[in-house]
Amino acid sequence: MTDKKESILHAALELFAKDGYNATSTNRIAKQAGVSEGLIFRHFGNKKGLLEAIIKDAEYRIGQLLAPVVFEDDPKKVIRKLIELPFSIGPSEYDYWKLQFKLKWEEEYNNPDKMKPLVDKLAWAFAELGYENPEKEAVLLNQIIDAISTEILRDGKAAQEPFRDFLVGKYKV
Amino acid sequence: MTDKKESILHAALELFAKDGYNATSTNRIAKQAGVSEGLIFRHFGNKKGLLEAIIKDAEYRIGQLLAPVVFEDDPKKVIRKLIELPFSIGPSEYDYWKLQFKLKWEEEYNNPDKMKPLVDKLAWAFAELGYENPEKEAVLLNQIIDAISTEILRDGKAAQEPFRDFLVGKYKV
Amino acid sequence: MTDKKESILHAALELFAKDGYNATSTNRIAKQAGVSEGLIFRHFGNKKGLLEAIIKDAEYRIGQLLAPVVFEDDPKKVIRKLIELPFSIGPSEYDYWKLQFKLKWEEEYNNPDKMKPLVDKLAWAFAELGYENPEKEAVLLNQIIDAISTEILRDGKAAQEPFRDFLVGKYKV
Amino acid sequence: MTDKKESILHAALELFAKDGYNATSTNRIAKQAGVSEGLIFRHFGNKKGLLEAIIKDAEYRIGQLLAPVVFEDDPKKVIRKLIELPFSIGPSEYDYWKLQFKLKWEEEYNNPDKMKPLVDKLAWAFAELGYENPEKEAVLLNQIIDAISTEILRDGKAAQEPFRDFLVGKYKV
DNA sequence: TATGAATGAGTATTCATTCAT
DNA sequence: GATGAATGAATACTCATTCAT
Repeated sequence: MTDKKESILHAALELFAKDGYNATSTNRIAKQAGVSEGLIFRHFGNKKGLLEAIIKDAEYRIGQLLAPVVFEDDPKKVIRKLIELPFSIGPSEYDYWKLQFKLKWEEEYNNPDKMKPLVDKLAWAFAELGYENPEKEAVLLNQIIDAISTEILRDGKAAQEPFRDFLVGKYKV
Repeated sequence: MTDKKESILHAALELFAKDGYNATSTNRIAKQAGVSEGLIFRHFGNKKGLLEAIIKDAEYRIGQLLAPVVFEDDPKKVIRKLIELPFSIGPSEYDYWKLQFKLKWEEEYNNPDKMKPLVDKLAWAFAELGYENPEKEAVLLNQIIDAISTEILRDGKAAQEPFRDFLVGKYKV
Repeated sequence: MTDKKESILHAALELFAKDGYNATSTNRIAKQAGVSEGLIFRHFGNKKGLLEAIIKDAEYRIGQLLAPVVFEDDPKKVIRKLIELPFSIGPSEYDYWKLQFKLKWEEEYNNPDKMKPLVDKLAWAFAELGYENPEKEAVLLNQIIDAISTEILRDGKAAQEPFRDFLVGKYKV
Repeated sequence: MTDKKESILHAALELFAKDGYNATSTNRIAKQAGVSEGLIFRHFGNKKGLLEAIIKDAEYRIGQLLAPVVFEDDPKKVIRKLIELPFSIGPSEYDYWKLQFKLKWEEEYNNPDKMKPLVDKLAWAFAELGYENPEKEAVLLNQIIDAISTEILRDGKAAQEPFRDFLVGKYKV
């Protein structure tokens, strides 16, 4: 991947995450990337193509992030690692996640199955630990983590720190 | 309020909720409302003014919806009523809520204090019931309800029904 | 003439003089006059009609202003009175004159014959005083007065005062 | 400068001069220039930017025109050349001058210092020739030339021709 | 690969004007 | 006489996209 292609991706990610896909013009992307507007279309065909390239990229990164949880064999550690996950995201990854959350509300890009492997693993962990409704517990915890991540992306980690220990305690992991 | 003014509000709510603020043109709003485009600007000054009118409207409705929870005196019932809340939203209200959730990600319109009275009430209820960390429990439950509401707005109530009883059981309310 | 009709005329004169005819919307005129926009059209038919009403008004006032010069019988006094004319305009009349000068450049409203009687009188005065080319002298002085008026309207009388005496001396009147 | 950019400038100059800035729509400019409307904004940012580009152009041309007067060393010739100036403007320059005169009445674009070097030179010439009030004579002659130019732009040179000789005689140059 | 000129459809907004009340 | 709701055409300007170089 050329330098210029990468700066387009980078600029677009930042702007899409901050202002949303529709509110970001290809003109602004080109300017921020220090590139001619035409080049965007040479590399990605059209604006949607650019978004999709970013999404693919994001999915890969999210997969990387989830791997340590999904491939963990100790049920308690599965839960604990998930709880700690949102606190381990580096600021350089924030934009990926922000965009991810914004796109949840664009029907076309909402992909609810993306989290399936994680929820399955969680359900397995809860089952191992003897919970009565492992599937529901899994969905619930996943949602909680989702909400905490949302808050972190909006206001930073500090305000959410207490919840880490609280959850660790609650689930005794 | 004149008929036409109301049909503008109605059409805009529907389109903003479905496609987002930026992706909805005043032209489409006018067409859907059966009204000249100019009238939108006579009544609301500009597109943002229209959005703000809708938001004000939505805030009032949300207040109405939360009232029965906030003014409940029995702690168990506070929790139970909140859990049942997302299932009691009529489809006619869906658009208000969808818009609400979409706007959460627009810095300008995100108002985190809107839910404060509810979370306070919840904290009070958990305290009354002898929970160890009532404030955190309150935030947590609020987030869970938020997440369930999100799912309902996206895929309908059916898929979420089981969680109602699950939560009622979990919190023993 | 009703109060409201007059406040429309007054507001329109002020705005036309300041910003020009095209750059002044009927909306702004109505607001400044404290009147509904519709009333402008009831009274004057359309925007042009309003302008024409003002022009008629202005022509009458200009006639009034020129009368003492045109009906003066002493040739020296004719010239002297004309030289002093631009300095005798009250600030309340400025807008009429500003508009007048702006309209000079709108083909439709440029009426070169408006000044004919004055120039004729001047020519007569110069002839009486034995000038060689009375008609040309008349046109010239008229142009000079025009230019001085222009400056006064733009920057006030003070800067032009010296020219009064200079001209009085030059023409020995 | 590309061809299309130049045809925009040319069309805009013509229309601004004829109908005024406000009364000329970008749509009409584009049509007259045989160019898409968007191109105007690509090249000049906005309508005002287009006007300013034209003004800059005009200022340069006016400077060129005045140079022979300002750099003349014989005082009589300075005056004579100025008197002859308005008659030497080619019709291809008319639009620049018309626009110039129209803009005098737009506060934002009125630049009274533009003529300062010329008036200074004139004052010098009158001083050399022993006039009593050289500065005032300079301003006066400048205003007369201004007025004659105005007439020429409105009705053509023919009607003003006699004034050339009249002035040459009057000033004995 | 990369640019930058160019476009045509679309955008929010303004405008003069009409009309029922 | 006076209002204010309503309109449709026009306005300045933006957008994603194309294309010759």
